[in-house]
Amino acid sequence: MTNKELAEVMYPNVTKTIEDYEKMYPKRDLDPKAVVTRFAPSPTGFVHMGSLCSTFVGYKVAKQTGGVYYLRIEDTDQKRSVENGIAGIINDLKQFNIEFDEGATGEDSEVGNYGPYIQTKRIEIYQTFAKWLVEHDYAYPCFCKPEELEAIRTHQEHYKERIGYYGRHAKCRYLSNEERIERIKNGEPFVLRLKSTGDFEKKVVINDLVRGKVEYPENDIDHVLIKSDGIPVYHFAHVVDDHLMRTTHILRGEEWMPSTPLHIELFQKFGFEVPNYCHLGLVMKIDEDGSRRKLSKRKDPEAAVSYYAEKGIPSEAVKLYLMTIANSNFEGWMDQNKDKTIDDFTFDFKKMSASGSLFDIEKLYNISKNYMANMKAVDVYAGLKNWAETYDPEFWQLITKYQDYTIAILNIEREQKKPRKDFDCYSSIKPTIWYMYDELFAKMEKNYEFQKITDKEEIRKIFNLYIEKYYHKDDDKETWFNNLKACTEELGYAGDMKAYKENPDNYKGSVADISQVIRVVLTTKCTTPDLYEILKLLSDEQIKARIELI
RNA sequence: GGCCUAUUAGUCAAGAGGUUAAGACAUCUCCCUCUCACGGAGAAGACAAGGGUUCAAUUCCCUUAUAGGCUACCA
Repeated sequence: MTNKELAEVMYPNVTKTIEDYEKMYPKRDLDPKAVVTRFAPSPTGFVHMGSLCSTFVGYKVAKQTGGVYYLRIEDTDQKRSVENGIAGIINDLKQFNIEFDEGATGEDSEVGNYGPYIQTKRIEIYQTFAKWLVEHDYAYPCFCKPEELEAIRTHQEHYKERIGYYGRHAKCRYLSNEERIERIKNGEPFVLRLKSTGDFEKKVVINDLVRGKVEYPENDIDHVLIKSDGIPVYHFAHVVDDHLMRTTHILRGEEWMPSTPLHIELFQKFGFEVPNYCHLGLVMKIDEDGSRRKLSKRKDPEAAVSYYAEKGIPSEAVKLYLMTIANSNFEGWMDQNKDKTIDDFTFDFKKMSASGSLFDIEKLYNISKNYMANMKAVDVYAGLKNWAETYDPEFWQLITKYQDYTIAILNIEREQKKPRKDFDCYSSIKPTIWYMYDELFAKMEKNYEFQKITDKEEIRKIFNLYIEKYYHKDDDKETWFNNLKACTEELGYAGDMKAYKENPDNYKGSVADISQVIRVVLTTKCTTPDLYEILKLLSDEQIKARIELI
């Protein structure tokens, strides 16, 4: 019996040929330098930080070269798929302004001429390619049961042989077509396996875009290509899809490096051009026990990009951080080009690090802090409001009610050459400015952080004298401070810091202590932004009410 | 076990056969100063180890070590 007959029995419903698909999905009419690449997640509903990083890089490169960036859903593992997983992914990415030229746009919708972009909708295509392989004696059905595979493995481990279904271990490789057809007709389940012609003793060389030349042994494993449920595994889908979708660059994590020889063998069997590979270092984290490991979706909340939305880190700041990880010269470039944005930066594969980097959340916060410090108060307000609407509705109501007042608070020491850097994310705003709102001041538990002067009578005396005699709302800053000093002197403290520092024993205290008292009465905290600005924003009634609480 | 990748300070990293081995975050000190922050000036801190090749190696080669990944009808 011929392979053709076998192929017919295995895939009787296939009506098209590879050539048909080649015509349906012609080469893209693009500049030779244009990069076509994609984001190809499993629909687990959320995007991993590592994926976001490679997505961002791919998106950037595609845009930069006038290429195409598309979204393909790899849902070949039914166990991992999650309800509304696609929507979750698209939603996560939208926050980062990553939009696709083509691909899935929802659970059941898509745009573009190279679809379907959801793998489970491409079964017929895979079968066509599978059938071709069988016809050409490049693949065969395998009937081995899990127990048999386990036995092979145990045997190999015992004799210290290389693990895998290959060579003489690949039992089903040696079945006759008669037997194969008979077993299939009897309804026996089977998988499709590659009939590898590789030689483990020989080398394949790949020019990886980040790592340069990498040498692997040729693949000689008869990998499963199509599972018994008729759905392909990643390796097969990758080769078929990326060829048909005319992908030029494969950006993926380095965990894929060892299977690259298999992918190359498949491309070559089909006679397809091998795409450019770019294997990115993994994003790691330090485990509790001090060892490094891959940032994990299951164990680490910060692995999900939604974590940062929840914290209220501006998505732009996350992008800045990812770019500093992705391209080592980015940080320096940004320093030199403070007026430019990340879109003006030219990404370069050569500036990518091959080693996996530790995910440094401190650095992320630092970048975010600097980014937020340079935003306009109204933009911070808009971002804050947007964040609070979802994550702190009560605060959202408050800042909506007091819009101008809130913007004024956010503007304290902001729009100047060297702005304050108080906030590293939106969720850190409320804990630092709550005392500016009477509603919050009334209900928060107050822990007055008085320092040197703690006597209640003295505090009242200082505060009342200052407010009644020395505080005038319309004073400019210099007058204001002079008045504060005058008040200090009247109370018998040192108005002049220099004099005080020279002879601290000559005084009860200094203007620093006096201003501290006023600060703590008003805010309960001993560290706040400029006291002058705070006084200016609070009304006389608010100011007077707060001393009553002492 | 086999295969692959990586290894410059606490972290991220630049770098070239000959350098005082950049820079950033974090840490510390001092200055500025009404507190904090900002800003400024400093400090401390690194080429995993051993063999080669070479006049010279942290840089090239080999070995070892360590870390990570893969070795599934997961991706």
